[in-house]
Amino acid sequence: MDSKTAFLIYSRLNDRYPHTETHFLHFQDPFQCLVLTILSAQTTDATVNLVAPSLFARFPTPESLAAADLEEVEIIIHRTGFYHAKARHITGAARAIVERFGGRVPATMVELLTIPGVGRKTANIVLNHAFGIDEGIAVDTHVRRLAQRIGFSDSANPDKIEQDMIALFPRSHWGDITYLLIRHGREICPARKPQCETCVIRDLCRFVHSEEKG
DNA sequence: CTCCCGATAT
DNA sequence: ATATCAGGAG
Repeated sequence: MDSKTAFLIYSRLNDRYPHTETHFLHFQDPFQCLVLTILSAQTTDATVNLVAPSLFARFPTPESLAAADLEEVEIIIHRTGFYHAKARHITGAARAIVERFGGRVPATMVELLTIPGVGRKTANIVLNHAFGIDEGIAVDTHVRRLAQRIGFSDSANPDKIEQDMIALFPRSHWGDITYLLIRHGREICPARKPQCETCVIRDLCRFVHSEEKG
């Protein structure tokens, strides 16, 4: 894969999915973005958006969530799955933000990675989505699957895929390509039964070529 | 590597 | 019934 092909793929997806950023998590500040992104692990954003209003009505600030009763949090976020671990993650994250970052979500990768429940994927999402900072590329299960199918990377390792894609796209596209690939992955290119017949990057995709050849 | 874990599509 | 979903911790 060369950067010209990568740019062509970006352009096609960008034309196909306008205003993609409005299709995801509903948050009002970096704190809410961080909490909802932690909750979105292995969970659709629609489910996360469902619990967000009651969660933030009850715990509107890092201070209130840091002092929250674990069981009360578990009940509110129950539908997002992994609720026991996630309740500990978001209350722990709130505590870290209050105790170590003055009540403000930090805006650097190294600081975000010290927060409970935050890995590279979550950190990249928060940096880009809440702060508009393109420090890396968030590689979730959709991005990983599409990067391998399309041919952005030959690796199955998310960190390696991120490095390969960073080399392939200009920094100004790092945030957008993530959302475009996630939306394309959901609507056209899921793990099972990808709809290659209606895919706008069909002619540029390694996966289609290998399928056609057998 | 396993575990966490409910909701949804197939 | 089974796979998968905007992953991360132990």
